[in-house]
Amino acid sequence: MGKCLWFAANFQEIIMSEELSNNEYRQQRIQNMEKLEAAGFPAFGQAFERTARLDELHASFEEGRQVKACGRIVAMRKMGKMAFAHISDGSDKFQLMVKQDMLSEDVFDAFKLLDLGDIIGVSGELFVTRTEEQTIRVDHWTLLSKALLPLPEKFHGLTDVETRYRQRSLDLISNPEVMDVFKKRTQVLREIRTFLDARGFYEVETPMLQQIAGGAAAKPFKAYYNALNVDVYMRIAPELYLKRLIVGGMDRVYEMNRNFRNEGLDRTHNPEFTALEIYQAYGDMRTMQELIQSMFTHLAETIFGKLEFQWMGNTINLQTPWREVAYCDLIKEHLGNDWFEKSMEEAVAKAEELEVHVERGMDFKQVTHEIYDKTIEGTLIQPTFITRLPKELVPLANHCSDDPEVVDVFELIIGGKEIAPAYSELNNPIEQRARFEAQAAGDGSKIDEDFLAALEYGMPPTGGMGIGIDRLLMLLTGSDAIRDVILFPQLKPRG
RNA sequence: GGGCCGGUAGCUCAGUCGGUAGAGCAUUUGACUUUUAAUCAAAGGGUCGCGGGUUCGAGUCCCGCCCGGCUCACCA
Repeated sequence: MGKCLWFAANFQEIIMSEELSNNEYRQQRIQNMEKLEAAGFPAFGQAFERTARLDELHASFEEGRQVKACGRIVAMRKMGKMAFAHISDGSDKFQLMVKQDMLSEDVFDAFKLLDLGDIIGVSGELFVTRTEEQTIRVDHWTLLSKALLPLPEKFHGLTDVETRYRQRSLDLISNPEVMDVFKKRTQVLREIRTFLDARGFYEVETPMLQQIAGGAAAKPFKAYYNALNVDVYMRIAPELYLKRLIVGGMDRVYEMNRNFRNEGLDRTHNPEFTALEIYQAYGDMRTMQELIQSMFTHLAETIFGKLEFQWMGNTINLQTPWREVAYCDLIKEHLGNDWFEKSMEEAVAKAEELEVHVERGMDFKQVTHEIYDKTIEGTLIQPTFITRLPKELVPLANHCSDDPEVVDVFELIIGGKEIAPAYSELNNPIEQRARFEAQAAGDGSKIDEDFLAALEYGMPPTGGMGIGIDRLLMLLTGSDAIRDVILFPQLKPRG
């Protein structure tokens, strides 16, 4: 008892120095905590061995069975000499019935001191109430953790978007559908690994801190490594390292992890995002085409039990085979069969008619691509592979065997968004060096010589693909914002 | 970066023409042994995002700033 008071007095002192101490609700809860401790219920308990998770308890329900369960109190209905409560453990909710005559009067009174949000463990017998709800008739309970701050309101929950992102804990507690999205995310990631492993791919980890941020055209985040006295960059892509592994003979590899790009934030961009890159030696773009169709339909059927998804106001059907169209044919389809015979002036006039902004100095192909980007891509709702892109648009891919002006790649578009590009990878080291040099524009420090040296030992023909996992999850979970599939999205510091 | 919208009690939201700051849930007190958005009675709870200005008086009007959402642009 003396120890208890000492603890309480010190605790008060500590918290009084914080802004939170002004919170009336928090002070009431601390008072309740002290009363509970005085009644023999320490506020922060030890590990609790439960019979089962609450969802499992519902699934294996058996009237009369003695069980132990635990969770956070999310609802409480007190009535004189009995009370009903619901606890939740993130898997499900379960109702508790607590009656004074099942416990001693003191223990029952202490139960009524519990606050919404407190985490408790109980033991008791399973039964079904008059209203046919599966319930535990509590014979013992213990406090596992006191909640000092109140939870969001029970009915409307937490809806304030900013608070949801900034305090994801609260979002998960009060919005089961948010919990469900992130559980699905975990399942999808695991199933991707299972799928690829079954096809003989090795999952690997390549550097996130790179001295040359290569493999994509994007601005990197910069950091400084004290021990080596060098600048390092957070990777923008793992591509050049995965290809080194292909050279090394690890001929089916993938990496699913974070990339970092120093760009703006919007509904479909977060500066750190999860990408899956896959490389298969002796394959090509066609290999990847088969792989992604099999993988997406497998994920959809295994985890979601369907092939149709609602996303951004459209119904998307993943039934294979997906449409394939050559870039050039797609352009003709939308802009007319004679498009590629048009003059520069006619092309610019068409762009203006379509309210597409074109810069001075753009050539015909760039104007065409600008029109594609702004007016055509967004109309491709059902999964579509766009193939045979002009080589100028994709500098790191192999050209098609029947036409050196176009490259052997696809862009997979779903719901009007780019989901995955795949290439028949460039394996000619001389050509690769020439393209790097053009890209680096004279700055030799940006050329990854180690990668080029690896290529010089010979890389087999290889199919490669990159999949934006966050966007895939948006599609599969029907989320319109990337922030709804990333647990802790980037936000501005609070002002 | 531009435009539009928003920030009021722990949460969800009202707040009219510039005139004492409101409701529901939650909280506190009391009643209640099958409730489930429990019910009934009563009570307490506010840096109206922040800072200026106009005014006798500002949640409300004006200016600046912060944070968020949508959207356009940029970037890719």
